[in-house]
Amino acid sequence: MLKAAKHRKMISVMDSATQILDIAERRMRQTGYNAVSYRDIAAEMGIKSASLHYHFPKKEDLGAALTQRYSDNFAGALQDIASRETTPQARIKAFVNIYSTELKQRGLVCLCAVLGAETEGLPDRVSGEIKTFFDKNIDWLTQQYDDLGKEAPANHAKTTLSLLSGAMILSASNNDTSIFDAAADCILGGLA
Amino acid sequence: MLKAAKHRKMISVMDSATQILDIAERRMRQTGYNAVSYRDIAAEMGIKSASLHYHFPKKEDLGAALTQRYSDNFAGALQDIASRETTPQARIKAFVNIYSTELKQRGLVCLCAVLGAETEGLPDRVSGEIKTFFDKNIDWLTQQYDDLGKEAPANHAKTTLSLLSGAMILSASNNDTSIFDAAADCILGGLA
DNA sequence: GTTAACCTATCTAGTGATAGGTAGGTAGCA
DNA sequence: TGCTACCTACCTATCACTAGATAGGTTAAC
Repeated sequence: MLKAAKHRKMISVMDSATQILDIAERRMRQTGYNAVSYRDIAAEMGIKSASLHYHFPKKEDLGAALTQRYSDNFAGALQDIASRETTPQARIKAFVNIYSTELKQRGLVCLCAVLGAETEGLPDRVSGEIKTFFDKNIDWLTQQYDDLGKEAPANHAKTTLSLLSGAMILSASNNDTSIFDAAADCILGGLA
Repeated sequence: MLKAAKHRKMISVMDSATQILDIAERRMRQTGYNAVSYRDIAAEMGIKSASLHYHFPKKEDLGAALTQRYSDNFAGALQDIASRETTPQARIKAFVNIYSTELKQRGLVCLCAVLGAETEGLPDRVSGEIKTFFDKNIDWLTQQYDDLGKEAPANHAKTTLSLLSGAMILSASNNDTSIFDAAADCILGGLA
């Protein structure tokens, strides 16, 4: 191997574990947990499925790492929003915008919304992470609706997250983003 | 076999195809399409998995029959509501109540909401049925919101269906019906 | 009324494909 | 030398699915 190629590999080729997580995440967000196989992921990467087990010994490990990473990234995004935006209105708008961008630019539904639909068929560690994700989001939104002076802010939070999750699923399923737009308008309209 | 037993069998023992559909429906609403196997269904029925193929040659056939039956039953329920209830408010309330009863009394999420989350991994005939289900529901709700004199009734319909679907998934996933209740209150509150 | 033909719903016993997972080896790097 | 990240080669379990047989019921011809 040439030195330049080596160098390129060292600094710019994505870490395998990250690449596995990226592929698994995209596929699971399209088809759910059980439709994704080690073989498919490995084929897309150009390696053997046995090699995946070096990084994630069991599928459960992959699922747990995936949902944890997703949840952590999301929590980071919420922190960013909170430090960037000063009003609860702007924060909620930015929250909606995360989902909107994912759906419209990447065609992807929220990982936890998809996996949440098949919760009872998932390993406990995975379904546990999903619950945590929902809880964290509801807590964050509750804070925003509280700052906004809404009565029963937790109910607003639950409704907002449910609406966004459902709208992503229906939009993706019907290949019709107007469903998501209607939901987003409803949420943003309620801030006025 | 005694005549009485024969008679009982003829009139009261459930048809196998129906029983298969019932079991498959319940399981798919809990775990999604791909997590349900012919072996599991057959085991629950006390017969061999090969026998299922007599009734539904391919899993795709079972999936299509299932979603079609679900969609037809739902359409029937919507007709019942329309003939029983005279105001759009009462009709929407009855609509919400269908989902509420399923979730709280049977612990089940809407079949199409669950399968909608894994659309891209489903046979085309199945995903097609799901789209049809969502379309029919949105049309029916649009009519109600139109009768109610709402502006952009289709947007209200899309929002209502998204919210209910998402709320069922989050409620089931987090084992917390307060999420669904918040969603239902939001919809019913908007009718005032 | 008997018999032959057919239908229904299940069985046994398999198929090939694929699932997740393992054991042991190896090339390249620190 | 030990570690990383992969490989080959395999395993067992399970998947959807099929072929062929069978027991029992129904229909219809004689």
